Amino acid sequence: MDNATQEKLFAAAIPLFAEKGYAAVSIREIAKAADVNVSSISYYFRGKEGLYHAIIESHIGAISKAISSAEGLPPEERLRHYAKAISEIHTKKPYVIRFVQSELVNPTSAMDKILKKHLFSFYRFLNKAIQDGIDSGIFRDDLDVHHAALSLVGIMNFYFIAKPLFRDFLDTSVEADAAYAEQAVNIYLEGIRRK
Amino acid sequence: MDNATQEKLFAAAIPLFAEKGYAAVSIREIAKAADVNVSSISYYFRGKEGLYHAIIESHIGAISKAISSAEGLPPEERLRHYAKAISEIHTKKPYVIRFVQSELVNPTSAMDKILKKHLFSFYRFLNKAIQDGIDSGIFRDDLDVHHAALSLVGIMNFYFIAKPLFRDFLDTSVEADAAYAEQAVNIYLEGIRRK
DNA sequence: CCAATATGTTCAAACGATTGTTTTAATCTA
DNA sequence: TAGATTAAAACAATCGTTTGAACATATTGG
Repeated sequence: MDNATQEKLFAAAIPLFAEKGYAAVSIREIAKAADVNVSSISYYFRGKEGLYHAIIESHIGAISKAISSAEGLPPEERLRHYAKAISEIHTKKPYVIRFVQSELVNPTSAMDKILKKHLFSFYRFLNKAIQDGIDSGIFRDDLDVHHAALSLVGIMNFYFIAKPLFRDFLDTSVEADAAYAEQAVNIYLEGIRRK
Repeated sequence: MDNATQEKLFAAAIPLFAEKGYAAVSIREIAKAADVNVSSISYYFRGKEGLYHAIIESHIGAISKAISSAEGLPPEERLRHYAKAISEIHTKKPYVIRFVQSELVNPTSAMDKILKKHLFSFYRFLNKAIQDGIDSGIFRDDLDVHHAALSLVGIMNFYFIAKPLFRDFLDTSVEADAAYAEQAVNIYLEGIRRK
């Protein structure tokens, strides 16, 4: 991104789309927040959808990068790596999980065009780690692999979605997030481990 | 609800709001799906928001009812009861979790006006069950209670959100949902149990 | 080195389409 | 006939996008 206007639009649109959803944000609202003329959105991103897609692309790409480095590790370490990556990515890109979750619940065209292939890739990563763990005898062999994968995704991600709602009861620091991630993955691993 | 037009609107709006989110659905779209005149929405529900609130109210009320009957049980049974209630409510009201999740990610006015007090009540229910379990020695005493509660909510609910995306890989029958819920709560309970 | 041209960007204004809501008249029901 | 309900039309407001002029900066030719 080599232009100031482009960057201002990109930065201003992220929290708006993340907090209100694609349809609930108008391009005039974005332009105002970015202190930029409305037409710049069409000029630089070929419209509202283009801007949204560019944001989604950059955010989901960040997750992919964070997870991909765990390929060779033993099964349990791969799952811990996933958990750590989720918690770290959330401090680096505070809105990424909101975008993903928002698309999961109320999909836009970005789901089919951008997100799906990444999400399936994460899913396969977890599936394989769990299956390898079962095969090598460290995880229970009565597990449904698909369900177990979704369990981990759920336990790792929901916290970051719900957090804003519980900010009165909860410590919301970076350290607290990391502590959550560790306790959650420990509960999960203890729960699937062969006794 | 004592009127046919009212009921048609209500029924038609549920899947639309659930799948696309509040802002992405127009009242003309709803009226068309219900085979009813647009103005009926204002006439019966005092506008789009009124219709949406009525739907949210009825759905979140159903969860509250399902969970409230577990008060006297021992801690572990309370958590199992919560898990079972979540999975059952989802087969009875297939869109309830979409509404809740949608409001969590992209809150509308319904979050403050309707959902918050119910969600906090569920949260207190889980917090207390976990704390009681720690106090009576069946759960690990190094648990962060708040985090543990959110872990359970996450592991129980995410599956039902993600399911539609994985319908090619996953058995999506009622029995499969129940099987998921049972495996998930078992993983969780095994993970927090004192050894 | 300056003037002329070309290119890239910003701006306010306007476009037609669609938004939620209201109005007014027609229709149905009791 | 009185009141409740439906229907079509119109309301102002806002939607995403496009337009064409204004502006800035860089490139070219003499």
